[in-house]
Amino acid sequence: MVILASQEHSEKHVCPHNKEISCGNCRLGSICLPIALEHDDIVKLDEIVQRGHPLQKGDHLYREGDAFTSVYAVRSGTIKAYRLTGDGQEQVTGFYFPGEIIGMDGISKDKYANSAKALETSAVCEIPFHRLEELSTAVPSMQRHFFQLMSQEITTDQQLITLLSKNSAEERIAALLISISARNARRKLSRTSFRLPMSRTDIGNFLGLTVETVSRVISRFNKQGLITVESKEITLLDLDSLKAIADSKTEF
Amino acid sequence: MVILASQEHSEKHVCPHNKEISCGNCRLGSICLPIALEHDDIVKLDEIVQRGHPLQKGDHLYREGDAFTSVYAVRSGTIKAYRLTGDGQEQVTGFYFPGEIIGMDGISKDKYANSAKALETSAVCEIPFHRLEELSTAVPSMQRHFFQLMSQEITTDQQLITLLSKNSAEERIAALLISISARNARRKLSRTSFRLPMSRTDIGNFLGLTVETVSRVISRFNKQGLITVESKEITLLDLDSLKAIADSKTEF
DNA sequence: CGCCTGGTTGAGAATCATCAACATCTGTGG
DNA sequence: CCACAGATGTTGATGATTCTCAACCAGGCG
Repeated sequence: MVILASQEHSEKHVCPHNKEISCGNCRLGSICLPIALEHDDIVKLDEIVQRGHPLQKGDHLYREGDAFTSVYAVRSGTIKAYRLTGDGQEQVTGFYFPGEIIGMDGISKDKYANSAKALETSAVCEIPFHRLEELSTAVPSMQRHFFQLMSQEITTDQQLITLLSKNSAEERIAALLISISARNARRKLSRTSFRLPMSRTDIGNFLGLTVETVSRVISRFNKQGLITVESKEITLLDLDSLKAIADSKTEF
Repeated sequence: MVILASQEHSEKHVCPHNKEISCGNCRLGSICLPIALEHDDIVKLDEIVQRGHPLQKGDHLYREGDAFTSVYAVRSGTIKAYRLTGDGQEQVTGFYFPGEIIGMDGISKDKYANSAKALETSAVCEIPFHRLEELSTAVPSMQRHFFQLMSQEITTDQQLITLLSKNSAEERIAALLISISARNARRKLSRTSFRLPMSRTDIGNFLGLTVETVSRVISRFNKQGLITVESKEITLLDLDSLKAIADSKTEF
C-alpha cells in the first residue's frame, strides 16, 4: 500500500493503470522482456503493444475456445488461467503475476486452450500475435526471446507436473508459497509478507487438493510457527524450513 | 514386425535407419512438419537437419543440464524424457514417438531441463537450434510452425497436469492407453494393438502412480475384458469404454 | 542354469477426500 | 451504519484410494 502510494508520487508515468506507459519506461520491463533490445526495437515493440485494458476482479481476459489473437503481459494484479474438464470442473493451470506472459497456449490451435480471469483489479498489455510474429522475423533477438518465454512456460508446467506427481499436500503448499515469494522478490516486493490474491479453492484446484486440505495445511503451518495467516495476508516466518519442506528430500 | 519388413522391401529409401532419407520424402513428414513449405524451403530444412544418430536402448540423447544445442525429431523408436527431483527420484515428463519433437524445454535456460533416453532402438533427426532460428527468421511459415510446436507442448503438459490433479488411477491409465492409440493412428498404425515401449515403472512414474497400482489396474482392465495383455503387448478390446473411463465424467 | 531385473499379487497403513457442521468475511440493501 | 445473505473458509469425524512393505513369479542374459 505504502509502496504503491509512494510510486504514484515519485513516478507519475509508471502507474500501472496509466496508459501512457511504454515498454521503454515500464518498471517491469526487464522482467517481461529482459532482452537487450536496441532503442529502435523497443520503439517497434511499443508500437504493437496495446495498453489500457483494465480488468475488474472476475473479468475474463479471454475464454477457452476463443479465437487466439494475442498474448498478454500482466502489468498489475493477478490473472488465473484455468481449463474445464469434461464434467465442467475447473483445473487451474497457473497464476500470472506482473511481468509474466499469458496466452501462449493458444498458438498451436489458433484458439485459447485456457480461460484467463482476473483475480483482482488488473492491467495487461495486449500483444497481437501476428504483429509479434512479424517483429520476431525482423528482429532475431525478439524471436529468440519469445522462444525462450515459451520454453519457460514448458519447464514451469513440468515443475508443476512433478509437484503433483510426487509431493504431499504440505510439500505442494510450501512450494506454492515459496514460488510466490520468489516472484515477489523478482519484482522487488517483500519476500516474506504478501497478500494471496487467490482463494483457497483456487489454491487447492491448482495443487490438486481439496479446499479442506489446503485450509488444514495452512493452519498447521501457522501453528508450527512457519507462517502467520490472517485471511489472505501471509507472512513467511521461517523461509528456510518452508524451502526444506518444498524441496522435501533435497536436503542430505 | 511384418509391417517393418514389407516397408523395407517396398520403400528402400524410407527405412528409418537410412541416412539418405530427406524431409521431402520422410514418411513422417506431414506429422513432424505439417507445414505447406515450398520445395525450396524443404531443401533448406534438409540442409540443417542432421540425420543418422541411431540410439540403442538405454542410450541418452542428452542429459538434464547439458548445454542446449538442438531439438530432435524422433524418426523411429521411442524416447523418454525425465527429470530428477531433489532426492534423485525420476519424474517422467513425456514419451516421444516418431514424428514428435523433443528438447524444446532447453531453450529458455540454454541447457536441457530434462534428460532424454531411448526406450528401444531409435533414430532421431537432430535440428541445431541456431540454424533453426535462422531458418525461422528467413521463412515465416517455419517460425509459425515452431511456435505452434512449442505451444502444443504446453497444452500437452497442461493436459497431464489436469490428469494428475483430478483423475483416479484407472482414469490415468485409460487416458495413457488412449493417447498411445491415437498417436499410433496418426502414424497409420493399429489403433487397437501395439507394444508398450516403456516399463510399468515408467508408466507409473509418468502418471504419478506406483508400479503396483499400474500393474493392478492393468490386470483389472484385462479381467474386465477391456484389454488383452501379454507382457508389453496390448490389445484394446473396448476402445469406447476405455475412452469413457479416460474422459471419466464427460458422459452425461 | 541361475541370477537379476521387471512384473504381479496380497495385506496393512497412511494420506487425503468426503460429508457435515460451523465460523467468518463481503458486500448489499434497508 | 447496521443487518443479513451468500460465499468463503475452518475444523472434525469417517472412509476410500493408493502407497508401502513383502513375497513370489517370469523372462532375459551372462
